[in-house]
Amino acid sequence: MPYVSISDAEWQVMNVVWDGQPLAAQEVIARLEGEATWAPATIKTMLHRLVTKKVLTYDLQGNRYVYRARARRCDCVRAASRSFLERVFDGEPAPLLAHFLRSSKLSADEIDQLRRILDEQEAQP
Amino acid sequence: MPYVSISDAEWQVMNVVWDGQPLAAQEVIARLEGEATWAPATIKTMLHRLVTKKVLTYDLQGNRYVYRARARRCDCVRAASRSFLERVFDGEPAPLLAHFLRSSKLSADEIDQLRRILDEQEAQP
DNA sequence: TGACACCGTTTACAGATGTAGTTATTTACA
DNA sequence: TGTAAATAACTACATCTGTAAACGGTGTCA
Repeated sequence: MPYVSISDAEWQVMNVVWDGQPLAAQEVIARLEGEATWAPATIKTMLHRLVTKKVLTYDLQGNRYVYRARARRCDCVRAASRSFLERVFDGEPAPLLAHFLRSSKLSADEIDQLRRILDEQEAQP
Repeated sequence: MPYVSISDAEWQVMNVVWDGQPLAAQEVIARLEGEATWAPATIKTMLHRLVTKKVLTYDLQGNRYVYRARARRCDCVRAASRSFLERVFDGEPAPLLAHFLRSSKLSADEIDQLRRILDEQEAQP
C-alpha cells in the first residue's frame, strides 16, 4: 500500500467520516454544512478521490454507497505529523512541543495530563 | 500582505535560507546537497517562486542575487502550525501535544525544559 | 409508464507543485 | 577584445488540488 497524501480539503472530509462512520454521501454532505461552503458535487468528488487513494472504502446499500475509512485515523495522523515535524521543525520534536505548549491555552486538567505523559516518557529508557 | 502558503519542497529551501542568510543561490544549492536530490535548476526555480511569493527577497551583488528571508521564520512556523493543528487535530492542541509527547524520544533536559513551560502556562490566567 | 429525483461517474478547468531544460545576458579570463 | 563560464529568466510539462457542472443509470411516485 503506497502512501498517498491526504490533501487539506480531504482531511476535512476524512475527519467527518472518522467521527461518524459509516456514512452515506448525503450524511457527509450534511455534516459539512457550516464547516465548509462546498457544493455537494465538490464533496462527492473528494469522496471519490479518497476511495481512489484507498483511504476510504464503501459498502453498497441499495444504489448508494456507505463510506467507511479504510486507513486508520491514527496512521494518517502519524504520517501527517511526521511530515509536518520534518518540514517545519527540521525533525526536532522539542522545539515543536515548545511552540505548541506556548501558543495554546490549556486547561489545568490538560496540563496535568501532559505532565503525566512527560513522567511516563522519563521512565522509558 | 496576503498569506501565500509555502509548499513542502519550498520549506526545505527556506529552512536553509533562514539558517544561513544571506545566501547566494550557489550556497543554497551547496547546502542542499545530501538533504535533497534536486537539480540545481530545480532549486533556482524554487528560489524564484519564493521571491514571487514575497517570502524571500534578494540584494544584487554584481550579477548574482543574494537571498534573504522577507517573511520571518516564526511567522511562517506559526501559520503552518495553526493550519496543521486545524487540519489534523481539529484545532485541539491537547491531543496534538499528547501525540508528539508520546511519539518522540526526548532527553532528560528537554523533558525538564518542557515541564518548565508547562509551569509557566499554569501561572498564566 | 412516464417524469422526476437522486446516485455515483465522467469530464472540466484553473492554479499550485515538483522537477528541470533552454535561453539570454553578463562577466571575467585569456 | 573575443570567448567561455556563470547567472537569472523563461519555458515546459505532468501531476495534484480545489471546485463544480454534465451525464447516465435507477428507483419512485403519480
